[in-house]
Amino acid sequence: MKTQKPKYKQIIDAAVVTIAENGYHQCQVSKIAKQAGVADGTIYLYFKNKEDILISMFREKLEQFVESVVPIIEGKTSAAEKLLLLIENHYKILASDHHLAVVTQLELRQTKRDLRLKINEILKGYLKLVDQIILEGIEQGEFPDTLDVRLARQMIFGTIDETATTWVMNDHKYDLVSQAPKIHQLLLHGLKSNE
Amino acid sequence: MKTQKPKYKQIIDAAVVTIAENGYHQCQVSKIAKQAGVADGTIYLYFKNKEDILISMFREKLEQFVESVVPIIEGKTSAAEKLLLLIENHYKILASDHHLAVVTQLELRQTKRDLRLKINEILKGYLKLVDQIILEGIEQGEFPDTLDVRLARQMIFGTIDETATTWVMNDHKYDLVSQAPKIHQLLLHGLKSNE
Amino acid sequence: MKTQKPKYKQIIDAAVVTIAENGYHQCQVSKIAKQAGVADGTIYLYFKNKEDILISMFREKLEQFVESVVPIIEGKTSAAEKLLLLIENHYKILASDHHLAVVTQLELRQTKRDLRLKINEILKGYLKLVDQIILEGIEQGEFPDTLDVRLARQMIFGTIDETATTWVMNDHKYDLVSQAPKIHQLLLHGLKSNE
Amino acid sequence: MKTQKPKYKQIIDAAVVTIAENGYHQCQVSKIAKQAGVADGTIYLYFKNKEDILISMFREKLEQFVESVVPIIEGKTSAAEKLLLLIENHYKILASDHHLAVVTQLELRQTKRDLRLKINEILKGYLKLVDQIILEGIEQGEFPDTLDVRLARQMIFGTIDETATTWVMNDHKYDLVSQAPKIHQLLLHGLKSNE
DNA sequence: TATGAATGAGTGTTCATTCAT
DNA sequence: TATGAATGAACACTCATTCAT
Repeated sequence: MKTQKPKYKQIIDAAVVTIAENGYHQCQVSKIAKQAGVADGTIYLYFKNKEDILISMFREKLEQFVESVVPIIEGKTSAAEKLLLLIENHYKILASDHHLAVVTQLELRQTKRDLRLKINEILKGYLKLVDQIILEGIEQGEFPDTLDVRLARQMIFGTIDETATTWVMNDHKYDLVSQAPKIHQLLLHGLKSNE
Repeated sequence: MKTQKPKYKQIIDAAVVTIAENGYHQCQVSKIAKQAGVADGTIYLYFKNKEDILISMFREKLEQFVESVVPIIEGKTSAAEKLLLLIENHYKILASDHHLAVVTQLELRQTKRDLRLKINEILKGYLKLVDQIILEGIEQGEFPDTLDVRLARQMIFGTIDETATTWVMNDHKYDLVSQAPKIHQLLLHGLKSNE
Repeated sequence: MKTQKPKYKQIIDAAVVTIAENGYHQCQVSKIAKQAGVADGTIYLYFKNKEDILISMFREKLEQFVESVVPIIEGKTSAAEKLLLLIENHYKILASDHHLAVVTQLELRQTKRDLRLKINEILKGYLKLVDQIILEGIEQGEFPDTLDVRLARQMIFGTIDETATTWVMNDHKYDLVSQAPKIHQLLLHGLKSNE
Repeated sequence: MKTQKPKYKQIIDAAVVTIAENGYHQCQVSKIAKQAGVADGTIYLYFKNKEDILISMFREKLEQFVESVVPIIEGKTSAAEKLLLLIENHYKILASDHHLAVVTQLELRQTKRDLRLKINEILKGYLKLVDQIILEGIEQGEFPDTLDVRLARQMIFGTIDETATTWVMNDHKYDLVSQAPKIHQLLLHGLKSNE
């Protein structure tokens, strides 16, 4: 029941739904408040301002994701396997919560430059995971030690992000998760993979 | 001289500068008009509304880019070489016009969903180029015929876009163009390229 | 004291004064707000838009008038007497509130066709009163049963309206109420009345 | 053919049509110019400003009406007969030009107070006619010499105006001209006419 | 904690009018 | 005379945030 959740979470959940359904620019604070079942003013007891709701929401969801993925990855020995699990779980989260997918892939980006910087800061928690996998791959000889870690990370994240965004733009009309192995194959072996 | 340019171009150029320097949401129509050296009302003789300036600007710049890249690519025989030239020229355009880079990588994305759809429509002109290169690569046996063209395109575009955005977010503080060969190598051979 | 009145009435009263003094087209919402002693935005907590202030004001004033006239008329037996009281009280209202007179006779008419239709709808509450008096007059044999009720109503309303408008146009510089008996006489017996 | 008319008339005719079809507030000068087949700027060679088109149009039409009615009335001996002819011809003009009817009964009134005063000034040409008829009626003993000419005129004009406006508001859906005798009867003998 | 009425800064767009040609 | 591209003033309305209760 809504009223049993702490209001902080309650408001964040309301924000995800409201932003996804209305779009960021059509999502007034009063709409979030209504959806959360609280008064407008109450929002400001838990968040500094409207942007803070967004930031907090993204932090919350991203930390949650990282925390859930780390144990899944931990036991695996190869970097390749870890990467596959990362991609798969990333896709799974989005596929399991279409509202969240719309918000992170589309609406969150419609924000001012300074907010984008804060979002990037939070995103580092995710990118560190990617970096760790890459570095492990290099250490264990799976990846060449001449690999540019930053560029590799950008290719991995850019590809995952672009595939996710395209999927959302197409109204989630195909299965995202089942594409993970093919994306994984492409990232590991490139376009010339089968030669 | 500004006053010799046709007003349409003059306003688009002013919009690029003004949006880059102020951010999309802080860029009032009157600021663009001032920068263009015309009256506010004059804007509306050439553009339907504020969004139309943005759309038109992106269309103009993208068509210009495609037109300039096509002849460069045309003569080359391998898809790999064509891809390298595409990446390099993409980076060169952004590196040669920092204002434009900021606008396309950051500010253009801060727009409502319906505007994003129009932008995507325009972007198809670019994505077709990518698809052509991929298809040629398959035909000529450079790429496996099992290659998923859509996913390959998403990896290529996602990677180029992410690297460009990161570069802009870091205030263009390193050389983007010189990274093209490494990105090209990553896309062709993947993370495991040197194994 | 202004602050004791409910804001709705407060804003309507401010609108009457502000519109009368500035004219409808020179009467910005901010002027009404200032006159009412509230913020611009507060207006929109009570009214849908600027036109809605006008509509609401007219509805409020007309209903108020009808409610005040009905008990005055009720006891009287002859339709003629009722008509006289209607005219007299109509004039009295206008004479007692010159601002209201200016607004209803002049400014209210400067509005778009669709607003005029809404105003006419409200006016029906008044015209029904007139119709009732006419019908009663016919029933009781005071007026011929061949009387065209609609035309009679139009003559009565048209005459009252024209006399009121002329009086306002002449800056209320003569006594309107004292003309009621003569107008009443004209309406009952026509131009040839004394023959 | 339009191009053979002098531009002055051409523009006035265009204004009547354009205002009637779009409403006064939706009738931009450029629309009138287009309808008249001239450039926007040309309007200002013939009229001081937009209001001047309206004023001139009303003056033109009213003078034309008065000129056409005077000879019709002239020969008649009784004031009553003259009044009937005035009403009939007034209605006929409106019935023969629905555009003009809409403009004079509805759109012309949506103007600022100062324009209304100018319109009233022009209207005096018509009201003089009414006054002459009334005075003649008094002189010839048709009407009592105690008749208040100003009030009588207001009743006559108010009634004609109200019936015309109602007819326009009802989209000219019944025959206006055929009502003239009944209105005439009402004005001469009042509500109690048949007693 | 919680409320929600009140605030007031901020801007895209229209269109009557001008004037160089 | 005639043109029509250019002008720029003017304004209703929204909504994030506050604060008295």
